[in-house]
Amino acid sequence: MGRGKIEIKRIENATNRQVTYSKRRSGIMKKARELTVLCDAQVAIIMFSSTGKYHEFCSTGTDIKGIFDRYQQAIGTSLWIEQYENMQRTLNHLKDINRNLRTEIRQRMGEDLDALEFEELRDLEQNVDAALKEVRQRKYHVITTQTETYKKKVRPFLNNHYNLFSIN
Amino acid sequence: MGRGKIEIKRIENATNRQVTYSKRRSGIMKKARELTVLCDAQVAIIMFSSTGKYHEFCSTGTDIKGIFDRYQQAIGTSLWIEQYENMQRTLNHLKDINRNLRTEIRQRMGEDLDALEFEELRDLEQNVDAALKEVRQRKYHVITTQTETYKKKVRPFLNNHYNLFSIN
DNA sequence: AACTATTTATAAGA
DNA sequence: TTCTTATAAATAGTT
Repeated sequence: MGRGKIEIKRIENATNRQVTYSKRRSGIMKKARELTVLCDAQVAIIMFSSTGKYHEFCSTGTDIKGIFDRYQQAIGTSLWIEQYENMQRTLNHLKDINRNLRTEIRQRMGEDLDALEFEELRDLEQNVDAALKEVRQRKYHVITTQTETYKKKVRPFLNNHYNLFSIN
Repeated sequence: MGRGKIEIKRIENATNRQVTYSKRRSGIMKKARELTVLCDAQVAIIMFSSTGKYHEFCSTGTDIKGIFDRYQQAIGTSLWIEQYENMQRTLNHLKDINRNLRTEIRQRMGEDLDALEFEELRDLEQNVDAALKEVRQRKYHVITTQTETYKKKVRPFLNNHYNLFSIN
């Protein structure tokens, strides 16, 4: 479609090749834009010229990553998506554990006991009672041997501080 | 380029839209193929029709993933790596919180008290003591009002069960 | 799917 | 490079 017909094979003249690349590239981009509008389609195009310069096209309302993610789901198997979903699962699992740990702490603080049966309350009582004895024993040990060294130790937080670590 | 000129806007007739999509899609794919041959370029195209069907084009000698990897390098920042690292950070944060929650539980059980100072032990003692009173009160309440309904309630785990939820 | 009147893209030239 | 234009190619509407 020009002054003469050309054969579809590599253009050896570098300048010519670059000019043709530029012209045809804009042609394809225009066609892609028209396709997205006319047909309500999503299109992503990435091009690298022989000189290494890159150009892209992406239909409005999404981005290259969005389309590629969708593509990965479409073809089913994908290293990236797979890895991503694996992490998502681990994340949710951790959040579950977290919730359970918080529940246990609240119960050990004497809160949220409504859901517990008698047997569980009895076990909890015994457990907390034993813990109290341990803490008292330790306290008396410390009070009789306290030194400056103890005071400088790095130590974990206590008493409700876990509320500071909430995750959205 | 047809019997009539058309406006570039969404084709409302679904059948027509699908036909135009099909025709123009093959047109773009052909152009892309010609561009890669004529100009020695690398091109990747992903399309989704409005009905969700996908089509792709990729220049020979590489694949979609290869071109997207190159694209990521070209624009400097990796779209997927970024997301991955974000998740990794969230994951590590959750693990930290988890560790702290476990520590708090162990301390409420009277374990790992070595790192605590006297003041902390005193606070812990008071807290556990208060919790014990709450649990006892609840236990006595339950023992005097226990019904079948209570027994059927779903209830959270207790007493060291958090050990089951360890994460690598 | 084919056909074809037209529009559009573009190769070569300026 | 950018513009021009003769011509090839794509495609809208039709069958």
